Amino acid sequence: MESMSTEQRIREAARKIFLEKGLAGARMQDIAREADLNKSLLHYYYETKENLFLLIFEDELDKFYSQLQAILNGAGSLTDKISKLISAEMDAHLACPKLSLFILSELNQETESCLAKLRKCRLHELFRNFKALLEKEVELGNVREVDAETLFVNILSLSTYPFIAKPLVLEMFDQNEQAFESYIERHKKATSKLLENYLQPSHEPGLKEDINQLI
Amino acid sequence: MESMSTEQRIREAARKIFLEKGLAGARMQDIAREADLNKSLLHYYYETKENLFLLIFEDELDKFYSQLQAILNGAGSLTDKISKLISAEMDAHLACPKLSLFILSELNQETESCLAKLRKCRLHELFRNFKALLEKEVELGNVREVDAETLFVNILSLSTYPFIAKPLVLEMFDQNEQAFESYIERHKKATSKLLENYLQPSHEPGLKEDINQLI
DNA sequence: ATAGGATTTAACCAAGTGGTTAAGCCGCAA
DNA sequence: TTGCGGCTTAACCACTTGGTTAAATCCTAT
Repeated sequence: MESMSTEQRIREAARKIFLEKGLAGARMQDIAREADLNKSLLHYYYETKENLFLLIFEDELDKFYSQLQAILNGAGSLTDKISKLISAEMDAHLACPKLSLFILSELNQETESCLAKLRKCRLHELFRNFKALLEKEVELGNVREVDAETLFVNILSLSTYPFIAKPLVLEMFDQNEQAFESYIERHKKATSKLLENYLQPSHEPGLKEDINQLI
Repeated sequence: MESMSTEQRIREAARKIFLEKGLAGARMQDIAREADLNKSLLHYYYETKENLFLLIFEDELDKFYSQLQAILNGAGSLTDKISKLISAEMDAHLACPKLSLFILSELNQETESCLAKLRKCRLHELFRNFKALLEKEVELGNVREVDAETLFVNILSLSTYPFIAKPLVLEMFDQNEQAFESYIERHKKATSKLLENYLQPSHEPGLKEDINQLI
């Protein structure tokens, strides 16, 4: 903690407070207290609240989507990549459960500055990559023909929602922090299987085996 | 508009503003303007901001989860109910896309007052109903053996996330309002199929038909 | 006509907010 | 030792916010 530069300490503190309370709910005073320094120094380094916020927002947005990008551009089959995506996303969320809700909440305010940061992520390209990958696999017959848009959103849904809805999940299943983590582990496996199952071309592989057994 | 009682007008206005900006971001002045009356009258009817907010919050929470309850307690097979759940939830979200994000954002603040309202929804019972239903169908062999917790959360995920992430979806697929709605229609069908597929007991039904064709 | 509740106006308050300023302290390098 | 940049302190400012008050007006049922 004390080893960090002041700039870094401020950013960490701001990150924590903004993720907890959002832009509107966060107080500069809280950030100063969290970073264990005073308001004056905050403004000395990062002039305004908006300024500091946009820095954090862009950072988190980037961190999150560049991870997706990396996995999609990496090696492996489509189904491998999807499993990896889910696993990586859920691990990221386990480490920082408030991340997604933070990003989506602020995006929902539809302030031009946030939307601009979003555009810089080139999600459009990211999805185009995914779609190309999917279509290739469909052509090869490795994967059933499915709607790329829906599939991609569903991958994000399944790996993101449990964290966005964490208080709800805790209440619904009467869980504590520990039970939640073990739930997430189950969820990870079940979700991979759900999508794998969905992508299986017809039921032929299973069918052939069963027929062999019958004969 | 003008036909509504003042109380009602205030509640509608408050609902709109709170859903847009959340508790921290909403201003009493904005609510007054939206309801086309003055701040004094706001406080005359609903003493404090917190007060008004909790009323709205409870209302929306209730409306949303009582709908789920009704479908689960209604007639039909499990798979029917799941399709109905998805369809109903997504229709509700189409009519009011900010609802889920609003509820989840405020729950995430973990203020005791919001959590208390959540507890009143008896989600625990709602889930118990669902689990009992599922287990009965599994016993009858109509449905594959799956984890109830995961399935339930996934149903919520798939029908909720596209709206929570609407700005992201719009950006990713380069859509406008109209394209989004048509996307949602596709999403609705694909999601129903995804879950139906997942719940199918092994691949036996399909298998039998295919074997009949082979013989 | 009039009494009583609904509504408006406008002034006001205290607390909190983001942000500024300036004087001074501290540690370190020249 | 001196000087300088990082840092603190504390006072301060303008503005916003939730909330109050009191007088004035409007509407309507009796």
